[in-house]
Amino acid sequence: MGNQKDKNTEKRILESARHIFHTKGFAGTRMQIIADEASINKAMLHYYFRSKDKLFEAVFNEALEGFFPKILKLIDNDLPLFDKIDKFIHSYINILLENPHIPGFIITEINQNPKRLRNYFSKNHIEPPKSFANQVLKAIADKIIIPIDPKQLMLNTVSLCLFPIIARPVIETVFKIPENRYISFMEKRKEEVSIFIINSIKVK
Amino acid sequence: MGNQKDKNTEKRILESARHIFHTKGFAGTRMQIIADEASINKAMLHYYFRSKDKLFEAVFNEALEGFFPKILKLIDNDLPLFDKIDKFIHSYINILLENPHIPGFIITEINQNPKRLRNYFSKNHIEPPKSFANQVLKAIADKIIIPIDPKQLMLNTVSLCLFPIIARPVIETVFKIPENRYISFMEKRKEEVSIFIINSIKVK
DNA sequence: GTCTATATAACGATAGAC
DNA sequence: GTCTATCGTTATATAGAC
Repeated sequence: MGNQKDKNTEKRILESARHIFHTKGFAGTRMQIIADEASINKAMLHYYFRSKDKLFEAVFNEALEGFFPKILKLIDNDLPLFDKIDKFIHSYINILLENPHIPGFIITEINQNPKRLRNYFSKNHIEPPKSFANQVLKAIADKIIIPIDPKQLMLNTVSLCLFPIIARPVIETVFKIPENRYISFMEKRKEEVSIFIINSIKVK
Repeated sequence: MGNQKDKNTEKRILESARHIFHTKGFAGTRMQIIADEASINKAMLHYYFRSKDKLFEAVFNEALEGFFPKILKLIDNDLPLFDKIDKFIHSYINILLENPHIPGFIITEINQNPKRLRNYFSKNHIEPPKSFANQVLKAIADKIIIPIDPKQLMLNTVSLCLFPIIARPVIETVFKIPENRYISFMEKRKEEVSIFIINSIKVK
C-alpha cells in the first residue's frame, strides 16, 4: 500500500541522513550522498523534507531529544551517591559506545550555532538536576565526601566518559591503541573511571 | 618593498585562514570569507597558496606542530609526580585558553581523515612519553600512589582539561554559566582538577 | 510516490589587464 | 603583486513525465 511505502522511504532517508550528518556534519554533508546510501533518487529527499536545512533539523532535534533526557534520567533515582556515580558511568559509556558519533555531532553543530541548544533547553524546560546537587551537598555535610562543587563533579564525570569517545582517533594514535582494541579499552575504562572518581571524593 | 609587502599579504591570508578554518572547519570554510576577512581579493589566495586544499594543509600542519610538541614538553622534566601533574594542568589549561579552537579543529578534521595524524606522528617520530609512564610505575612501586595504568592517568588528566574547552557552549547552556564568566570558571577549575586528580591517586 | 532532466545559485579556480 | 571578470564544476532545488 501507498502508506506503507511512504513510511519505508521516509524511514530510509532519515536513516541515511542520520549516518551522514552525524559523521560529516552539516557543512560536509551532500544530499546526493544521502540519496545514494538510501538507494533512492535525490529528488525524493526534497519531496519528503523540502530542503537540506529541514532534513538536518529533523536529524539534529532527534539527536538532542534522544540524548539529553536519557542522560539526565540516569541520575534521577534514589541510589546512594557512590552507587549512583558507578551506575551512571557504566550506563553512560554503554550509551556512548552504541552512539559514538552523536556527542561530536552535537558539539560541532552547537559550536556553529549556540542558540540552538539554548532554545531547545528553554522550550523543553530542561534544568540541571537539583536533586543531584543536593545529594552531593548532603554527602559533604555528612562527611562522606570531601568538599567539591557539584557542577565540577558532574563535569568531571562527563568529561572522563565523553572525551575518549569524541577524540577516539586522536587517542588511538597518541597511545598506539589498535582500532579493534578500542572497545575493550573503553569497557575496561568503565571500572577505572568509576574507581578514579570515587577515590577522589571519598573521605577515608 | 615588494618582499616586505609579500610577507604581509601572505601573513594576513594565513591569519584569516587560521581563524576561519579553526572555527568553521574545512567543509564549512569559504575562500571568499577568508579573502573578505583579510581585506584582499579572492584571487590572491590562489596566487599564494594555489588551492583551498593547500591553504588548509598549511593551517592544519601549523596546528599540529604548535600543539602536540608543546604539550609533550610539559611532562618532560624532573619534577616529582604530584608537582608535575599540578604544573601540567595549570600550563595546559593556560595554553587551551589562549587557543580555544585548536583542539576541536584537530579532532574534527582527524575524525574525517585519521591517516593524517598517523602520518604526522610517524614522520616526526613522536612517541608517547615513556619517562612519564616509568615515573608513574615507580610511584606505584614506592606506594606513593595507588596502582593505575599510566595511559589512563594521562587520558584522565587530558580529558578533564580539554573537554570543557571543546564543549564550552554546551556546558554553558547545561550549567547556566554566563558567557562572560566562563574564563573565570576555567581559571578556578585549574586548581580543582589538580586536587581532584592527586586526591584520586594519592596513598593516604 | 518515484523518476529524469534541468534550472539556479554558489564555489573554487584561472585568465588577462594593470 | 594585485585587481576584475569569467570559466568550469558542483551543489541545492524544482519541473514535469510517468
